[in-house]
Amino acid sequence: MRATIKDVSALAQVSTKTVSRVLNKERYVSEDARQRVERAMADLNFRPSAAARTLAGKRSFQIALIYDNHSPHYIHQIQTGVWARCIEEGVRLLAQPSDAASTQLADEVGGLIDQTQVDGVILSSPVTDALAALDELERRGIPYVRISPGTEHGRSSSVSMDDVQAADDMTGHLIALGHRRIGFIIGHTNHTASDLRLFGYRRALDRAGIDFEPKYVRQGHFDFASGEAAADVLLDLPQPPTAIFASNDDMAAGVLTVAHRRGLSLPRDLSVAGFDDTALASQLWPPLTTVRQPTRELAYAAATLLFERQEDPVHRRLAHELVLRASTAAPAPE
Amino acid sequence: MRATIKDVSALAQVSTKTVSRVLNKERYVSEDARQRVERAMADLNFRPSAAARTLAGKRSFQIALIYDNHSPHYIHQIQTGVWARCIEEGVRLLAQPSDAASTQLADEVGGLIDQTQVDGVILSSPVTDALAALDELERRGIPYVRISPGTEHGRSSSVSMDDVQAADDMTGHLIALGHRRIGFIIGHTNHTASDLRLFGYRRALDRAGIDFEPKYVRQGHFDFASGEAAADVLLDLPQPPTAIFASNDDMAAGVLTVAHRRGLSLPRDLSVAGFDDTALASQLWPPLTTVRQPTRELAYAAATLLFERQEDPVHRRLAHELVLRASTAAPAPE
DNA sequence: GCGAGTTCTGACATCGCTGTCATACTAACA
DNA sequence: TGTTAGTATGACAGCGATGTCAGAACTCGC
Repeated sequence: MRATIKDVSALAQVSTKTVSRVLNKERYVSEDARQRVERAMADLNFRPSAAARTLAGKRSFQIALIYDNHSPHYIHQIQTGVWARCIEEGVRLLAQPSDAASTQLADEVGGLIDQTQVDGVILSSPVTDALAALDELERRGIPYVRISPGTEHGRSSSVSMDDVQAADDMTGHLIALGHRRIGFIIGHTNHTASDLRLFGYRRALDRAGIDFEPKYVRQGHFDFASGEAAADVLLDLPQPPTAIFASNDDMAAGVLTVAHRRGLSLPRDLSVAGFDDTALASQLWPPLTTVRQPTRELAYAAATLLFERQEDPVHRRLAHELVLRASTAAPAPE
Repeated sequence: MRATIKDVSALAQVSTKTVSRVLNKERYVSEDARQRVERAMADLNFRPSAAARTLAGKRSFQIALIYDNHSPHYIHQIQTGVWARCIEEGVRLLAQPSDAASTQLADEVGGLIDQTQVDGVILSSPVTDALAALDELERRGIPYVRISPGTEHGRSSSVSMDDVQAADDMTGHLIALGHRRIGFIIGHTNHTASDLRLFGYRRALDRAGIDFEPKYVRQGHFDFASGEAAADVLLDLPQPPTAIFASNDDMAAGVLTVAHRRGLSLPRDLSVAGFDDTALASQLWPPLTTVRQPTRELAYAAATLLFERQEDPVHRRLAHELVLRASTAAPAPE
């Protein structure tokens, strides 16, 4: 049978309460008692019951990660980052896919908390902006940290990257290569990052004195198919763009496919840039110039913030990076 | 404050035990009592404490998914499939990345179970073949189901696809197109599926009366880089293959990249086939002919088996499917 | 050598449920 | 009417930890 605190206390000749103190690294345990207890725990291969600790105490040693994102790479990196931090902290991770747009989301979150008594929650974009869910967390006084929130930034601790600057940098790179007609594919409307990236694109054009042309901008949804559709429209223009900057790698992959299908020679006939630097980016042909979003690190930092339990909201901004590969080059002379 | 069973019982004018009976859908509750209790639960927005239920009862309403796989797509599909079934069952899912080769794995699994008292465990390949971990599960009498196990098939319930037949089918397809020199890239040695796929490749060659040539077979590790490396070696042969069949899509992507880099025209100069049908396959150029592995369905079926709690091990085999895209074609005449 | 403060320890109630068991009620049959 | 089997219900203990609190055993300064 599983060993319990009682077994340990009997073996170590102390009260159960003292065992509990050792387990929780509380103060006021003599060196002697501590050693006897630790010895007994090891001998019995004692593992405390999470359920009992949760019921009796104020902690559950579990946190939840709530996400709604259809990019497996993104999710995977988020999970990996949070997970790594949880291991260090000795805390379990409950994965909670969800639908950010659902009216039941707040209720689900409430249920999750009431049932599991998680010690904290990490929200990844776009669930970060489901205000009703945030209300629910706050009503219950559950600490939470948001990854790349799009709104109400003051409301909680959060981690993020500078989407505007990143898109500005990438656009600037294309301009520096000599491009003047630069297409842009907007991301999913649910994600506030989409607006920010569009803004960065416009800011860079503006600074370079290039007119913003709405016809060069298409709406996408962060997926491959919408990238293909947008590319088809852009390349059918009488004066097609010489470069296309897609708000994420999946859509950029769609652009590459359309270009190949049309028999264009890349990057001579068309430069293509993405955003995220998912594994996909380096597996495409030609390898994709993109913005490296520090997803794993963001997730790790978010978990760190959660465990630090700051009084006031803290915001951490992590650096992005331009990853230049073979999908971008100077435009062919007209 | 959160409502407890006591609050519900007071409001419904029954004992706490009766509330518990309704909650657990036990027999022997009058229609009248049931309705009053349900009403009270709804009014109070009652959510049972998972910790208390676990401590008092024999179930924890949690299962764990243990995996060690570096393909985000694969993991994502596995998670999604298991998750979908958990939702239906009202059970929470604990995600547990791990290292299948680690000597501590069994200990970690033991700790997981002792601490969380999960009701069951789903293992995905290659953790399925960590025998020490299986021992640990059996010692504790925890039901578990394996997804695509490689060994000791009789030992537990499992779900799988027919890797041999799938690889045979794909190889057969290439032969039917007219290929005679067909390269093959083996998967990671940790995964038993790797051997099975190799065997399927050989079986198809054999049936077609084509000699098996070791020089056309290279070892890979299921990742992009190893696909590139293998392709470089194969294409440097004096008589290079006219088709390359990689044991997964990531490695096939590496082959495509090498082919592009060498200026080959695809699929005329080289046919390329993959395995898995991850999202990647359709995002590459040319779109990849591959085997659709029903990953999500396998995961869903595994969870279903787990909840069914069969007496004896049950095995379910799900069908694969050849997905023919533009990366394969008849070889150019010599 | 005494009070004050700090360190250490254990008794006991308690967290919110479920398992066990005793009991009461109902319908069906001899 | 009495017996039996099936149905319905609640009292109560207990799951395995932690929180609270009281008290004992050490320090220290004077």
